[in-house]
Order: sequence, then structure tokens, then C-alpha cells
Amino acid sequence: MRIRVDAWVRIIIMSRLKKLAPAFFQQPTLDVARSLLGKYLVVKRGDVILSGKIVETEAYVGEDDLACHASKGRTPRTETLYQKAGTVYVYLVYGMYHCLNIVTEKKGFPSAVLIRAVEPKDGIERMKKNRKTAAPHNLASGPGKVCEAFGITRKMNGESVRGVHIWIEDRGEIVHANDIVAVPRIGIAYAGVCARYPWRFYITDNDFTSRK
DNA sequence: CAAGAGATCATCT
DNA sequence: GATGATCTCTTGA
Repeated sequence: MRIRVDAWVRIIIMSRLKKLAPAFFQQPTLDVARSLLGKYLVVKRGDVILSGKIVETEAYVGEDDLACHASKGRTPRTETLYQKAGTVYVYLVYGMYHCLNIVTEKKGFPSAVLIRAVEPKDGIERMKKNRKTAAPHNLASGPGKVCEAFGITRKMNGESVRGVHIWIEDRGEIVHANDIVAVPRIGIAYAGVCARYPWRFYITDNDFTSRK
């Protein structure tokens, strides 16, 4: 008689081992933004698992960062940014699209990393349906696209990024510093001097970034 | 290919 | 009442 382990049980056990802990996010935001490159965003809804390699991020650091939502202080919306590292911050931009962030640093210091682009891996067919397109390079090559492909909405705002719905895995892939580019952030021209900060990071030569 | 406009609404003034 | 941490489509060279 043999012991049989169902494939999905194995998946759950392995994913728990690989899940990034809150301590990973409780570091300087720029470091987290860089080290998230090459990690895997995973979303589980029912039996469906969607995943993809993070290839582009942006850092938003504190109330002094004029591009950070918290630059206008503590409000009902920015409250999430003041929570502990590893909290999911999702908001609606331009009345239509969602943006996924992970809160960083110590509780009370409002900062986060925006997940700007992902290279789809698991559940690509579902992503195509969610996005209403079949073009692989157009599935998650932008923050709004990531959320649409993965079905991420404000309902996840405030959740833990090490929960049952959403988490980030280390699958052992290493991204060297030489393969990371730092450039100014997108869509924040209103942020004065901060608009010039090179706080957008992406993997050089990856074909799934938002390229702008 | 580049540039421009429209869609659409939660949030803050 | 104004404004976006965006995306898609249309227009025109």
C-alpha cells in the first residue's frame, strides 16, 4: 500500500514554503522594489491559480515623496499605506483600472511597491479571458493590465500578501543587479522634483515590461 | 509608428 | 468641481 499525495496538496505545501514573509517587505522600499523582480505573483481563486514573474516595479516612499498618495497625508484611502509591511494596497485609477501595491517598511511609515508588469506563467488561458485579448505580451504589461489579468480589485485592499487569495513566491530565480534598470516613474509628472527620481525598476531585455 | 483623445469614478477640495 | 501611479482606439504622416 502506497501513500499518495494529491498534486494540489503538494502545490499548497510547496507554495507555503516559497511564500515571502512580511519581513521581506519590511525593508527600505527601493530594496524591496528591486528584489521583487524575478519573484512570482500568485493569485488563487477557487481551484484556479494564476501566476507570473514580476518584471517591473515602482517605489513610492513616504509623505515626502510627492508622487506617493500619502504625500497628501493620512486619509481614508491612504490609511492602507500606513499599515504593516506585507499589506496589499489596491486602488482605482482613472475611474477604470486597479493598481496593485505591497506596503513596505515599518508600520506608520507610508510606502509601497507598485507591481507594474508581470510575465504570465500559470493560468494564461484565464488571463486571456480576463483581458479579452490573446496577445501574450499584452496580458500583464502594465499595472492596470496586471490587475485585470489576475482579477485583482479593491476588495483585496488591506489583505495580507501572505494570505490565501494572493501571495508572492520565491521560485529560486536570481536577477542580477546588472540586469536591472532604474528609470523615472510613469505618469507622475505632477510630482515636481520627485518625478525625476529613478524609482521605476525593470528587468533589462524582458519582453513583458510596460515599455514606455 | 507617434500623438491625441476619450472612457469613467473614487477621492479630496 | 477637479483630478488622476491607465489603457485602448483613432488619426495621420
